[in-house]
Amino acid sequence: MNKVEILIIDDEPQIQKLLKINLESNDYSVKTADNGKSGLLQAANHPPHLILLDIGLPDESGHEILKKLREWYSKPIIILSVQDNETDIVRALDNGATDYLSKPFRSGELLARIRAAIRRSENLVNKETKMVFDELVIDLAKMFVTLNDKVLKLTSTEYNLISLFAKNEGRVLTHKYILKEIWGVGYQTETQYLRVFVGQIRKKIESNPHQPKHIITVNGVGYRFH
Amino acid sequence: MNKVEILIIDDEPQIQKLLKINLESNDYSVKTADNGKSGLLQAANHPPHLILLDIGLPDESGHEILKKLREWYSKPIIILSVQDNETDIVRALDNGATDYLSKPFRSGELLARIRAAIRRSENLVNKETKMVFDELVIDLAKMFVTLNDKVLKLTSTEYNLISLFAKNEGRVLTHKYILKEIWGVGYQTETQYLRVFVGQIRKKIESNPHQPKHIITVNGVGYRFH
DNA sequence: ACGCGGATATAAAGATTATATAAAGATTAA
DNA sequence: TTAATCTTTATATAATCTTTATATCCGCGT
Repeated sequence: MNKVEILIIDDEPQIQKLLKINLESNDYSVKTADNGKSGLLQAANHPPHLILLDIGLPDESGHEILKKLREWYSKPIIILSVQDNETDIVRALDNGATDYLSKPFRSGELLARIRAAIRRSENLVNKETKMVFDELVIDLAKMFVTLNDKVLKLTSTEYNLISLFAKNEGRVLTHKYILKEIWGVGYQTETQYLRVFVGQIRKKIESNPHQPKHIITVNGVGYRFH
Repeated sequence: MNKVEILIIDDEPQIQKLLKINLESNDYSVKTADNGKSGLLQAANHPPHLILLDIGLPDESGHEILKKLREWYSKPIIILSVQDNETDIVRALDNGATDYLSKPFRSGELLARIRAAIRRSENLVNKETKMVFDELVIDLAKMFVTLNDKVLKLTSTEYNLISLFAKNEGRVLTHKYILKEIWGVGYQTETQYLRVFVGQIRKKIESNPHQPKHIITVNGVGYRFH
């Protein structure tokens, strides 16, 4: 179960408890810290997906903690505060706070702002989609193929073909299936296309195209990729 | 030169004017729209860096416009509203709003929230503000480009294009995607624009435009930047 | 092991489509 | 208005796809 983890840094036990119950009933996993110092420590030891930070203390500590967190922590930090003065809000936001809510806040709004912050921070994640086949690496997201770290120049049809193979590693793909996937339903009998293109790709990716390691022909049936 | 562009969609002329003055004096370039329909149109024709959307109307139109925008627009949308009821806030945030301010809002806070939203949306793609590609340096924060330490004179479209490329280094960007990002949703088939502008940029940044090192064409698909 | 037929591989020419570039016309901002 | 920029149009060039021709391979029966 991969719940979203939230760390609450707040020195008021009641609010902490209230928040915890509220968040947990909305299927978040919640950790708490009673003061800034232990909050920093907990965040460092086990970085949560989002931090709720109480900054409403009269001293400077809340803002300091925000700054310290932002030195390395890039996920959302939502500030909760009893203060509703503009200076405070501006300061927190400019110090890298993701959002700022003044107490008493409405729990529905807080939850919505948490959802919004997490939604946005998930977009940040650049998913690696690298597939490695020995010296051959296919990056589906960046849409390119490298052979021994050198970028290969492939036409779009060649690329479509090799990524179809890559996505079906080890599986035998019939001529008919490949033709349907790459060229469309009307081309299912144009086996010669396939031969030409497989030949092209082999010239580019195989060290010895006559004894291919990656694209294996399965006689009378189709091809298999390794 | 290359200011951050904000589109205000608001039907109250006074507020519109007030916001415009306020934002412009903070060095933003401001466009306005009097109603949702023309706002959508303007956003599509020339996507701004951020949208301020008044959603406080009693009818549903504000929320509808937010939804329509979010079908393709991924940069920040901050909601301004006379409504301060929770349902409205939650609804807007869950529909993809970046932030929500209730009127009357404090201008300092609004500005801080705008700064925060823009900061985050830039982080979305890349944290670095200064990007170095050999002799070519692109400073996203300062919005300028240097070639061998000499500042390049780029039009704003050229700058938008090159910074889009820079933010997606190594990744193939399709014609359609680039056109959508730079010109807006209505331009996704105007591939020739792209050819002209890529040509212009190459003349400025490539030592040999006929054998480009930075902007590589991926035939039939789009371009890749290095 | 040999030869046969069908399947596969390779090369290269022809056809098609995509791209680069210049330059004219239209639009926009100062 | 002028100057800069954007949009269109036209055309040469380049890349890719399709087709044809021919060579090679593979499995099978003898």
